[in-house]
Amino acid sequence: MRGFVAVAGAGTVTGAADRLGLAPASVSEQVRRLEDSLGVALFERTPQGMRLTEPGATLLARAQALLDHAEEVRRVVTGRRRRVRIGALEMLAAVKLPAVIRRLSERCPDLDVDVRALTRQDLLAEVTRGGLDAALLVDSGPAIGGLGFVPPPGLDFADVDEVRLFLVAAPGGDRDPLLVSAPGCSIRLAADQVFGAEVPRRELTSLATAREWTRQGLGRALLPDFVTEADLASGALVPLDLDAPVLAVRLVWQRGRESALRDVLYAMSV
Amino acid sequence: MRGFVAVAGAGTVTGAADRLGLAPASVSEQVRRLEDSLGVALFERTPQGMRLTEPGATLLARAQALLDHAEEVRRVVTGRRRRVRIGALEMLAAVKLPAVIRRLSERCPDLDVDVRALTRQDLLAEVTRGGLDAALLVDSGPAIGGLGFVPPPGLDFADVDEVRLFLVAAPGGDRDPLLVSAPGCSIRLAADQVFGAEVPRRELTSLATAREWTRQGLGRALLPDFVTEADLASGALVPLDLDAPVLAVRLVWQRGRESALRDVLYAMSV
DNA sequence: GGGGGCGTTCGGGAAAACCGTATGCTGCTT
DNA sequence: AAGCAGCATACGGTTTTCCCGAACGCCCCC
Repeated sequence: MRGFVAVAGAGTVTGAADRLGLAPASVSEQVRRLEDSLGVALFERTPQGMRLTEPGATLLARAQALLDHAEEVRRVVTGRRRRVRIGALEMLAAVKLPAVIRRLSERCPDLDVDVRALTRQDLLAEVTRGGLDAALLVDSGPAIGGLGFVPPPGLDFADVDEVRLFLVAAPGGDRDPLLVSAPGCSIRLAADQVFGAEVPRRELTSLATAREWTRQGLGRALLPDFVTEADLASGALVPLDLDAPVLAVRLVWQRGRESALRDVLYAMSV
Repeated sequence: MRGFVAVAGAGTVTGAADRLGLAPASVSEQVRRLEDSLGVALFERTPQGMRLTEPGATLLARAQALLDHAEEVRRVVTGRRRRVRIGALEMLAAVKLPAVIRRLSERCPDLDVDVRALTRQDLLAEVTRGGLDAALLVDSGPAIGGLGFVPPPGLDFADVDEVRLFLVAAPGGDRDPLLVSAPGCSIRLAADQVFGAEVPRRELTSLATAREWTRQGLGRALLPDFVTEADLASGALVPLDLDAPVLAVRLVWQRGRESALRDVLYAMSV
């Protein structure tokens, strides 16, 4: 069963065997045995790897929940505490997570929450691999990856908040260049989408640096609301006219694992 | 896992081994292995058998649901139809079940329903053994077995309807003896509770016979509403004064298996 | 005090899980 | 065109699991 899930996740028997710490031959046999037991072909064998058949996809969606169910029963009987591992972008971990964690600890005192700050693509990779139960990131559009780094399928999401972007500059400061953070940063991806490649820009190491440079009048920057709020109110920064997109704060998890994340989803959506 | 459930159900390793078609040694090893794996004692070993510990009871309540979940996944992936096995007392199968079956087939066209008519004690035994998913019987009181044949614990129930009892006789016919059906019949058990052992009685083979004899003036009988309705309306039988108890039409199932019976419970409670 | 119920331990045999290797396949590279 | 890399899988071996029958210790009751 776990072998099947690993193969479906990795797309290849070899990759699944690596994750499970088994030999490829063993994993292959596990899958064959499961298919024999069910009397249904779960994968289509291609030279590039294993692709799920339609019944295979049906099983995958339910297998996650079944494994979670079994693990939950083990946990309750042994009396161990629950533990969820949440990842988030650094800036979201700092700004958005504390309220969620507080709600979770109030509602579920028996729940331990691990938080890790990772980059956008590491978050999606870890959720896919199962190293994280859920990840909080910034995205746009009707599907995961509107801002880039589209992950392999099998992930589901819910938008729990939104982030408004403001194009800002210091009053009397320079308008150019466009100050952007490092590639891979979600806000940087949004800036790339809004301005294209033709605008003069200077790449900095982080969003905090971009904000600081902007305040010192070294250019303009596209910054999220929670970073610019204070400066806009005090007049340290002024908004420039721009129809900037509204981004979503998006919680991402493996499809079918909702039951294990019920409390997290609830705490997020309040 | 199934070994554990069987032992919990049978109360003894030997009995569980019989049900599973295994040697007692094998079942004993299964339980020991599960306990090792969980790091928790699931049973208290007594000279009379195995009694669940508190974590064991916790597991049992969830194990049923987990096994049902696994079976449900198998069923969905293989595309087989759902199947529930319902047992009922003969008289209830005839009178109360048709409406339920019709509602079930309308709401769940993918559901096959098997119906078996059994005696009161066979119903409870089969549900406990797992040979039936649920049973419909007549009972009274706040727990299963108010009418007798208290089963081993682990069953849960819901009252879905009620049955009123009338003490009836033919107009101008004899009042004595009390005509009762065979021992084991639920209505007979109710009659025993109401009248005690001191009343002159004649034992007949079935409820239908008791009704017929009563109509022919050979005595009085305690009969359920759905049997006497027509005769009372037509005057073929008249009610005698008696504060007869109201019995419950009771659906009984193994505790923890509610998820597998969701649709049945719903069709019953409408 | 012995018989019958119980669960467990023991040794052995069958089955399953897993491994390392070898093989056939495809797509890409040289 | 030949070779190589990546893939899934068939094969033979070893380790672990599963199951059995028999034997043992325990308790209760006759």
